[in-house]
Amino acid sequence: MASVNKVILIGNLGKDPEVRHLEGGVAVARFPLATSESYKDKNGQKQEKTEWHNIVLWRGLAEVAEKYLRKGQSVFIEGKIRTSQYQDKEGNQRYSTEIVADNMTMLGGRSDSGNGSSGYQESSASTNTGESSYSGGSKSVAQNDEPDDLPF
Amino acid sequence: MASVNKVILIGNLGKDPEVRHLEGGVAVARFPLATSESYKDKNGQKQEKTEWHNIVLWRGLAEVAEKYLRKGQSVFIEGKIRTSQYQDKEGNQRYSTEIVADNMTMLGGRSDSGNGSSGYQESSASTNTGESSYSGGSKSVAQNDEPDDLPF
Amino acid sequence: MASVNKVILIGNLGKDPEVRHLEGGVAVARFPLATSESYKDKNGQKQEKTEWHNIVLWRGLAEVAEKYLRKGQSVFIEGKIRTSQYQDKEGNQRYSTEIVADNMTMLGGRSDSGNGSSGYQESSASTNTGESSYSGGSKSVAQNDEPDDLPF
Amino acid sequence: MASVNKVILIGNLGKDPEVRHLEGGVAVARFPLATSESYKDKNGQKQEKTEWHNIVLWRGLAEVAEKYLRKGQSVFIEGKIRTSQYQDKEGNQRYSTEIVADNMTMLGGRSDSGNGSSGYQESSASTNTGESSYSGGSKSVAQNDEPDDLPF
DNA sequence: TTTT
DNA sequence: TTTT
Repeated sequence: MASVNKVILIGNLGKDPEVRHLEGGVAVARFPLATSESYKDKNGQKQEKTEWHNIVLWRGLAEVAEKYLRKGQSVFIEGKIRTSQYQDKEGNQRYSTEIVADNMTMLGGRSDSGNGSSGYQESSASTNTGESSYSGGSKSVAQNDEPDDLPF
Repeated sequence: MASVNKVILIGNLGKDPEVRHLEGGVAVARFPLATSESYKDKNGQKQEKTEWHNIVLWRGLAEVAEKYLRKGQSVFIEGKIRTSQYQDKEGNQRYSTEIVADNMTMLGGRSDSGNGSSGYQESSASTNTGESSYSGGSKSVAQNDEPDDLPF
Repeated sequence: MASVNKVILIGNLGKDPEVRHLEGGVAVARFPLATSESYKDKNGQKQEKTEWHNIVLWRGLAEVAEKYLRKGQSVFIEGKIRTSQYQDKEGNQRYSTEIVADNMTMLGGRSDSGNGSSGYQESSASTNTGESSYSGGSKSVAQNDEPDDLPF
Repeated sequence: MASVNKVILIGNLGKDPEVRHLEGGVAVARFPLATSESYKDKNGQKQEKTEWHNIVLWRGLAEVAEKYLRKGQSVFIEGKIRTSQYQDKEGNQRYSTEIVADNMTMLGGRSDSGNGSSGYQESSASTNTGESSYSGGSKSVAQNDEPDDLPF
C-alpha cells in the first residue's frame, strides 16, 4: 500500500564515523548524531534535551563520511527509519532503531580542519540520489542499495 | 545548535489506538504504524519489508485518534523521533524509539466505517500545528506540549 | 554550498496528466495538484483555501502517471521547486514555478476505476528513487535525470 | 480532504531581510533564498544551477529574521508554498510563488558578525512551532497566523 | 482545476 | 541576489 518512511535530521556527530569495508568493496559507515531541542520547564528554566540517532550510510555516502565527516560537525541527513531485531546474550528479543541515510549534506560546524563542506563537495559529484544531475549522461547511485547477504 | 528532527510517515495502523486520559485531562494515544517497501531480491523475486513505528499522539491529536482512527486505516504522520531509556526487569538499560506526532492527516484506507477522513475533518478545526489557520482569532495548539510530570 | 530544496505534497489532481513523449523516448507528464487548508475567518466561519501546484514528472514517473493517475485522485509527491523564466508575448520577463517530482505514491481517492493504488503498485517495481530496493541487482532510476537539450 | 503542503529548504540569503511592521504590531519579513544544485553537463563539465525562493516570515519569525539574519547566511526553512495572483499594470493575471515559513533555524554561514547561530538561539525560546517545548507552561506561537485584513 |  |  501507499507508504512513506522519511526522516530529515540536522545535527552534530557525536563521534567520528566508524567505517567497515565489506567483501565486494561495499562501505558502511555509522555514527551517532545529536539533535537538541530547548524548552522551558515548569519553573520557566530553560532546559535542553538531546536526542541521539544512529546513522547508517552505505557505499558512496559511507566513503564521503569516512573522508570528510568528523566528530562535532553538523550534517543534514535524509533517510528512513529502520528497526532491527536481534537477540541479546540472554536470548531476549531486542530492538535497535537506525536511520539509513539516502542523502547527506555537510553543513560545516565545529571541525578540526576548517570548513568540511568544501572538500566533500569537490570530490563527490553526487551523493544526493534524489536531486542528482539532469545531464544526459549522469548516473545516479541508489544510496541504500544494500546487498542482501549482509550480516545483520 | 542548529537542529532538526523531523519524520514524515504514511502508513497503516496495525491496531486500534490505545488511549489514556491522564490527570488534568490530557490524552495520550499510541498505535503501531506499518510502512512497507518492496524490492527485488537477488533472484529477482519481489519481496516486501514492513517497518513498524511506535506512534505517540498528545492532547487534541490523541482525541482525534481515539475518535476516528482504527486498525488498517492509512494516515500521514509528521513528528519527531524520540528514544527513551528504561531499565528492564533484569536491570539492563533498554531503549525504545517512538515517533511523537505533531501533525496527522487521515488518508482513509481500509476501514470498517466508510471513509474515515470526513468525520475527522469535520470535527477538528486544526490538528495541524504548522499549517493552522491564519485567521486573526484562531488558536493553534502545540501538539507535543507534554506536561513534565508524566510517568515515562 | 550546503543546499536542500525539498517539497512534500499530498493533494488531488485537478486534471488528467498531460504526457509528452520526447525524441529519445523520454516521457514528461504534467498536472495541477490541489492542496487545501481550512481555517476560521474573523467571524468564526470555516473557510477553505486551495493552493494549486504545477507538477512535472519525468521518465518512469511520467509513464506511471500516464497509466494510472487521473483527475481527482490523491497522490503523495516528493520533489523540488523549480522556477523558470520566460518571456511573454510582450517581451516581459515572467516566472513560472513548478514542482519537479522525484518520488510519487498513489493514495487512491476519488477515481473512476476503483482503487488506483493497486495497479500502480503492482506494475512498478520502484518509482521511488530514494527508497528503492536494497537488493543487489536492482536498478534505481534517477527520476529527474533530464536531458539537457529539452525545449524549455 | 487529506492534504499536505510542506517545503524544506537549506540555502543562503541573497539579501538582508526586508521587514515591515504592520498596524497592530505584526511583523513581516521577506528575503530571497538561494539553493544550488550541481550537475555535470553532457561534456562532463561541472555546472551549477541556482534556484531562488521568495521567503516570507510572520510575527516572531520575522522579528528573529530582522535581528539576526543577514545576506549570505545559511538557514533552514520549513514552510509551505503559496502562490498569489495579482494583476500587473497591463491588467494581466500574474502569479507569484512564495514560501511562507513556519519554522526557521539559522545555520551560520558567511556572516559579517561571527556565528549568527548563537545570538538567535539565545534570544528566542522557540521559533519552532512544531517542535516547541513540552513544558506545561510554554506557549507555542503559530507562525503563520496571518491577520485576514492584510494588504495582499 | 481537485477534494471534503 | 547567495554560497562553494
